[in-house]
Amino acid sequence: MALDDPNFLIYNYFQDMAMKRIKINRLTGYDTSPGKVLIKGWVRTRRDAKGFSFMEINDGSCLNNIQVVAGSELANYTDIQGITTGSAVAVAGDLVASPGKGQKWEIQADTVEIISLAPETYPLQKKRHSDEFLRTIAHLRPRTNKYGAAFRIRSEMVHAVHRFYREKGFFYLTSPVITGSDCEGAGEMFRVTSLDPDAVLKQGKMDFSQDFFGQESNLTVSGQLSAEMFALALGDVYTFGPTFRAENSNTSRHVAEFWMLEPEMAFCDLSGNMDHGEELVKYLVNHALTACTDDLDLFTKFVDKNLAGRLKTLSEKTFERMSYTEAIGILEKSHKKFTYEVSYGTDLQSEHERFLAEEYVKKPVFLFDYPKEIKPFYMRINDDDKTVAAVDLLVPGIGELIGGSQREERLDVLESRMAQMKMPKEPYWWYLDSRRYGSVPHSGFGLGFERFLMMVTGISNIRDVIPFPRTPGSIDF
RNA sequence: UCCCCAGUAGCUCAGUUGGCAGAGCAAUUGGCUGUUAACCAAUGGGUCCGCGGUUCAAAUCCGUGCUGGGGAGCCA
Repeated sequence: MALDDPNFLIYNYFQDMAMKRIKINRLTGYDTSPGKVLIKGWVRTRRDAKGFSFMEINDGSCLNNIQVVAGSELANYTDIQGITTGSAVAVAGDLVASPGKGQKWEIQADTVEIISLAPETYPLQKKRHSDEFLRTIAHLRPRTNKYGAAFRIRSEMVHAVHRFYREKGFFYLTSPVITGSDCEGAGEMFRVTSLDPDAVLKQGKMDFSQDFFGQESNLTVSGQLSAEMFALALGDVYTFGPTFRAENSNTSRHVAEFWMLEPEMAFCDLSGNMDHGEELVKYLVNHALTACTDDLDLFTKFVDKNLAGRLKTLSEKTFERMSYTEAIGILEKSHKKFTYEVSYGTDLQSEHERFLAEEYVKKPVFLFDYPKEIKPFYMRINDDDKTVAAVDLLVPGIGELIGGSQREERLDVLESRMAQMKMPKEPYWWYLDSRRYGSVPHSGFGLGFERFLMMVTGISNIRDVIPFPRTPGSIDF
């Protein structure tokens, strides 16, 4: 760096001041000016005025930009006038009350260091972009107001999940991502192998005994079975991590890799399970309402006008609870024209679920006690011997947010159910052991974390609440 | 996987009955200005998604493939 280089002067300035960088979200908190501040961030927009230049800087710490006023007396003013949208800068100067409208503070710059100048090919413009376009530049979209807000809320909600469970005395279980059983659930699974595809092709078949684990292995579709084992040891546990489904689902509510929260509670029946789900959802929503107000305001203004009302309902109204049988009765009595007929014994269609949650109860509703024929082996058989202690939470505008059950804890009942469903016992020897030794009633559920975020933000496509979405035919970034 | 819709400048879109490729914003240049999606003017910018067909002539009509969106199924 040459001595007459403006950046040399700036470097010396920072050395002399020995200033620490401050994040923009802390600036708004000041009632009186702290004097000199140093901020670093990315330029959202720049405008010239006579004798000085306005810049709006965002550092990702919050929705707000800070306006910087850079005067023509600055050594590198000519360079400053060439600063483009998307460039990275460090600005030091006095935090002063802004005479302009729209912001409380602005920085009267002593120095503006250009860390990195963005060329004119920077794809993000000052105007609104479509979600579809932003998905094609998913590596840059967190630099927009909407996606910055979405991912700050996502982070805040992750912390809230852990805090909720810690406060309730649950233990966090990191269940395995690679699993050996291929029949954990109904969904298609992603195969995990270290075999060379060309070699397999030459041999003409997969020899799993030659594979890394010596048997078929897959990415997990649920941590539930692991969680059950640990609930029966530590009492109350939860898993929270990535989950994989190889279903060829092309909808705004499905991705191949998503995060699922799965609590599992010993000595807990289906009713306790529902209590817990309702408490969890209310806690998370309330936390969002108090901790993410600025970001949520953006979604209420620009994304979903009904968001505030829906969050209020989630926070304040008691969730409805009704049995599957009751729900069928309501649907039949509704005399609504459905594309699919309502009939006892079959699973409810989307249109039926939507009617119940959005039109009939107009708030979240737990549906429980489903016919055993349409539910998996591990759900507890009720005394009527026709239904199982399953539960789904249906939320207006979102659909199924939670799916869970009380688990079958009686060894003989579980074994005969597996036999009826023609499932092999051997791979589940360890699962059945838990019913052999100190088996107790227990319950749990899975909550789709991205679907929860859709509910909290009003974002209507699941691809927009996950950093880099994986969907059929799409794994860019 | 099935049904419906769309694909035209960097972005958002218009393009009439098949007859010369357009606008706004962005970019670049200049002007003006305590501005704030700044403003004013000029300039540059096109594989009309790909392939095949019909036609004197295709962005436009037909077939097919790809990509994206909405809905359904599967589910969280």
